[in-house]
Amino acid sequence: MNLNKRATIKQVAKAAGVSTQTVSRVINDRPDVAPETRERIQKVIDELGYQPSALARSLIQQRSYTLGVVTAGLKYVGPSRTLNGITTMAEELGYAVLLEELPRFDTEDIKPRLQSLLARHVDGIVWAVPEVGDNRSWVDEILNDVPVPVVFLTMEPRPGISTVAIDNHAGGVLATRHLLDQGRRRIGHISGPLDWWESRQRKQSWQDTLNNAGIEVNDSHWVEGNWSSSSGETAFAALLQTYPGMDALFVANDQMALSVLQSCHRRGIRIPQDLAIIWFDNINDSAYFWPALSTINHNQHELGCRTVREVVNQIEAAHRDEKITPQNILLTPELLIRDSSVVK
Amino acid sequence: MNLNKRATIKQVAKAAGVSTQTVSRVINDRPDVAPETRERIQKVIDELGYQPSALARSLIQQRSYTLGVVTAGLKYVGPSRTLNGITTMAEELGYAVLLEELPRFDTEDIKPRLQSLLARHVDGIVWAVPEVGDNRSWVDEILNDVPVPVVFLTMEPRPGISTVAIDNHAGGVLATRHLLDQGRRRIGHISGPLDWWESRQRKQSWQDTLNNAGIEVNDSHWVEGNWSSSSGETAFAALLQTYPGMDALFVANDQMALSVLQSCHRRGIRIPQDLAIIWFDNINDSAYFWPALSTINHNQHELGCRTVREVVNQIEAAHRDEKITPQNILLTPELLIRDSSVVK
DNA sequence: CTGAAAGCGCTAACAC
DNA sequence: GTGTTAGCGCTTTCAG
Repeated sequence: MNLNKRATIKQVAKAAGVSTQTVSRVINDRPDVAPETRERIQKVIDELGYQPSALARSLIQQRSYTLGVVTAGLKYVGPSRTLNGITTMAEELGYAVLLEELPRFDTEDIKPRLQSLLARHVDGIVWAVPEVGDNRSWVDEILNDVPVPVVFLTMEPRPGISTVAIDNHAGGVLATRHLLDQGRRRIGHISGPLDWWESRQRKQSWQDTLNNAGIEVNDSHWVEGNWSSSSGETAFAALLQTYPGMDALFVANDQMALSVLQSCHRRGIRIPQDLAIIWFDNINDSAYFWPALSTINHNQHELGCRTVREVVNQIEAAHRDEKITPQNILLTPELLIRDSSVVK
Repeated sequence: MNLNKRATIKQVAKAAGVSTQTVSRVINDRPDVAPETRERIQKVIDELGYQPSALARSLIQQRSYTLGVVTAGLKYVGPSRTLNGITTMAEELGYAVLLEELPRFDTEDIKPRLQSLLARHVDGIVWAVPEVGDNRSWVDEILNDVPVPVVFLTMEPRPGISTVAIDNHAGGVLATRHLLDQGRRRIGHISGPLDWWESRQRKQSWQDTLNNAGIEVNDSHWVEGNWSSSSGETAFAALLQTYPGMDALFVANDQMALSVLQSCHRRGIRIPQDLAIIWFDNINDSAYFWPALSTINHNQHELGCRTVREVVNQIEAAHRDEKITPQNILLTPELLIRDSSVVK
């Protein structure tokens, strides 16, 4: 193989003594080529290390087999797990991935990002940025003008738009119910930042589940964190003040829970005897914390896979001139019971 | 803006009553256009929401302003941190990122990956896969045939090839010396899998530093893990058997250290009194573990940034027909002292 | 200052 | 079976 001088179809044609069209037929596995001709051309292709230009093909076929993927916060575990799923499925379905990372979750000026992807003729777009604050406000204005299918990750389901998300509410119900099942009644919550849709869902589920169990919730029972470990520490300290009899705690993510653990050890609060703890997990190593942590486990890899599948479905459908109804897909997380929530 | 029907330069030209050439001059900010003409064309461009096709440009300019990035293991924190740096710097320098994730770190059949990127006319390639086993064996065979600059991340420096890596040896020296400074003499090590270059470096530095201090090292003083938490647990248990008097431990990554912590708590081993612990950190939340953990901190974001900078340097140089000597860049990690290694 | 012609690498549509 | 023509959307070259 010689990749060095990118051979062109013309060179191959000339070397094989045929027209470019015939070469084209060979590289596209078309039937109408005489066996010997095909063989001769294939030989030249191999010798020259000829590789068709995907660019030129995209231009003429008006199809690039490339997905635009917009993400944010790759330094965090969640988004990169999802991206992992995205690349895996894209590869499987034969699509390349053009990656764009937003500088912040709540980046608002997204038009240029969209344009940059569209300028490169992506066939579809995966919007893998969680719904935060107003960062979906553009959808109504602009989405209709985007000429390719767009599927949104981690966004509140709405009709007419394809979304794929973890069912955070269901997860929170699992968590809270589990704590209730352990006989806990004074269950606190450290939420994520409430401008995140996911945070609101988790908090709401906690509240709903307690209410359904006849337990009243008020603002002294929960504190808003910002996902970070240090915010978890602060939130926990506050909660100990405002909710003294608290006997269980549902923490909205792993990083905040990490510092809660540390605080408990430092203060001599025993887990789970004094305080049962459960969290929404990103790390997947919860079993190795001390004590081993009960978690709500959500499969972010799968999330990415499903999203790509959805967008490719839509691309293929559009290509066949079919209409596909946008789907709102929800993945249910699972409850993993370990030592932090159950007194043995 | 109407992205819906992708307007072409021809349509703009027609609508403005000029030739496509003049439109081209406007969108490329060339000087030779009469102010009124420019204005008129610009107006049409805005109305039509015209966006030049990067694809067509790439084709004719033989330059795509796109970087091919090959990564692996995005579900782990390290690689995605690095990717975060890569996308940030690529964006800053005006390059798009075509992402390719290998299914495993030691994927060997990389030719198709390379071809897929080259078919899309990437201007340069960032090989962001750590050196593991034989996964660099292709370099000598194939690299010369790749028509664009390639920069390798986390690879043993070698002349003639551009590499960017963390100085794992320096990091391990920092860690081990720190433990020696604390008066520890019986310092064990849990290494990563030794087919990883990084693991070997970390282990070697531990061994070198102890030897330099006149302390002999033998095979009962260290165990090989595989980066995972569960392997850390096993390794630690083994080490307690083979190295009973061990008073300090250098763990090659965070996940393995996590389970070491758990084991210590379970066995009643006091940290740092009985065992001083330090690790190579990925998580950056080490301060919130119990106890707060001393770490060797390496900046993987910066690693990604530097790599992109290097590859873009080479692209630009090649474009000016200059030769650039491949660089071997090493980033030095830093020692962060917290509670797990120092008796107060 | 502006336009016409040629062509980047490929394929669709048609002819033979 | 195979070749010819045209053109995807743009820029380069050169003429005016």
